Amino acid sequence: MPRTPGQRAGLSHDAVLTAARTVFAERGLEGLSMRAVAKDLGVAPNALYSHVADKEALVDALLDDVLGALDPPDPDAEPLDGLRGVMLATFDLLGRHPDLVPLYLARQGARGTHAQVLGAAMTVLLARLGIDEDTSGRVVRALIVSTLGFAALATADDPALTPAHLRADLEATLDWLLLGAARV
Amino acid sequence: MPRTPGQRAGLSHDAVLTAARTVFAERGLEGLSMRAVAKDLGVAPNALYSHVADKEALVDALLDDVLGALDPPDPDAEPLDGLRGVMLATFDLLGRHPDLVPLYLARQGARGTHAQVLGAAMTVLLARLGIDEDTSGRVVRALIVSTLGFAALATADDPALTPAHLRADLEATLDWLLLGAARV
DNA sequence: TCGACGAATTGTACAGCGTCCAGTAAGCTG
DNA sequence: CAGCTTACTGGACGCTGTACAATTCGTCGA
Repeated sequence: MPRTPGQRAGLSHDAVLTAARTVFAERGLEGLSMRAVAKDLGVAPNALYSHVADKEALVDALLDDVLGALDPPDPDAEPLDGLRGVMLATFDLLGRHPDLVPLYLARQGARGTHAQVLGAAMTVLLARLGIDEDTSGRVVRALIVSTLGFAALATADDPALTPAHLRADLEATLDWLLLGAARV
Repeated sequence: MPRTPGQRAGLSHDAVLTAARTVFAERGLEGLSMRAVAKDLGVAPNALYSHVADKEALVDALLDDVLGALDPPDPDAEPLDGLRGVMLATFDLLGRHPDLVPLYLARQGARGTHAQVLGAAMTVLLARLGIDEDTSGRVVRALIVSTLGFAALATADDPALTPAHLRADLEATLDWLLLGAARV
C-alpha cells in the first residue's frame, strides 16, 4: 500500500525495532537492510530515519533487545552459581542467534538498558564474592569476553568442537576466572 | 596512467596484498575497498579479481599477513613462558592494529599459513605441559579467544581500562587457563 | 472553527560498494 | 607465424546507507 507523502503509517521506534527483528529472523544479518525493514513496514526506506538515528543505532537496539530474553541473576543466589548461570544462559542464547555473535564481539557486549541491568546484577554478585568495585568492572568484561569468544567458536561448525563441549569448556573457564579474581 | 585494454600492469597476489596493506595503513579498515586498492595500484577495480577471489579472501590474506610479524615460540622454551609469550605478543600486535581486532574475532583467529605455524608451535608446548592431543586444540582456541577478547577491550578507550592493566589481566587469565587445563 | 505549526512520510537522488560481463591486447608456446 | 592463455579494460548491474526538498497529516492555540 503506497502512501502519498505526509500520510502517517504510525511508525515508532518500537515498531521499527520489531520489524528489524522480523527481517533478521527471516533473512539473517545479511538480509537486514534499511530497505528490507522499511518494506516489511510498507514504508519508504527513509521513513525509518524519523525514528532511528542510524542503521548502527538500529542494530544496537536489536542487540539489546535480544538480550532481553535473559533473566538477570537473583542477587541472593550463591554468587558463583548466579554468575555461571547468566553467562551460560548467554552462551545458549547466542547459540540461537549465531549471526549476532560477531556484532556483540565487535561491541564487546552491548550498551543498552538490558545489558546494563545484567551488568549491575553481576556486579552485586561479584561484590558478595569479595571483589572490590574497582576490579569488578573488568571481571565482568573478562567473563563476557570469554562467553562471547566461546560462543563464536561454537558458531564455527567444526565437528570436533561441539557446542556441548565448548559449553563445558566455558564453564571451566568461568570458574577459573572467578576463583582467580576472588582470591587476589 | 590509464592503460589500454590488455596491457599488463604486472600485478600479482603479493602486489595486491601489499597494496591492501598500504591502503589499510593509510585509511583504516573503513577505507579498505577494492576500488581503493585498485587505485593504489593504478589499475581498474576488477583487475584485482585476476589475483584474488574475493574481498573476503583478500582480507583473510591481510589478516594472516599481519600475523607474520609474530615469532613462533621456541619449542624448547619453558612451556608456560613460551605460551604466555606468544599470546602477550599477539595482544601487543593487535594493540597496534585495533581495526583488525573485530575481524580476527569474527573469524576466531585466522586460518592462513602464519596462523597454522603459530598453532603448531603452541601445540608442541602444550604437549610438553602434559596436555593430550585431543584437548590441546581447544586449549589453543581458549587462549586465542581470551587474547582477542582482551585486545578488543583494549581498543575501547575507557580510561579506567588501560591497555597495560588489561595486559596484566590477560596474563593472569592465561595462567589460570593453562594451569587449569594442565591439571585435568 | 479556523489557521498555523511541527512531525511524519514521500519521491528522488547521490555516492559508494562488490562484482560480473564482454572485449582487447600482450605474452608464451608450438 | 598461429593460437591459446592470461591480464587488463570500460561499462554496467544491483545493491547499500542516507541526505534533500516537497507534501500532507494530526494537533493545538486563538
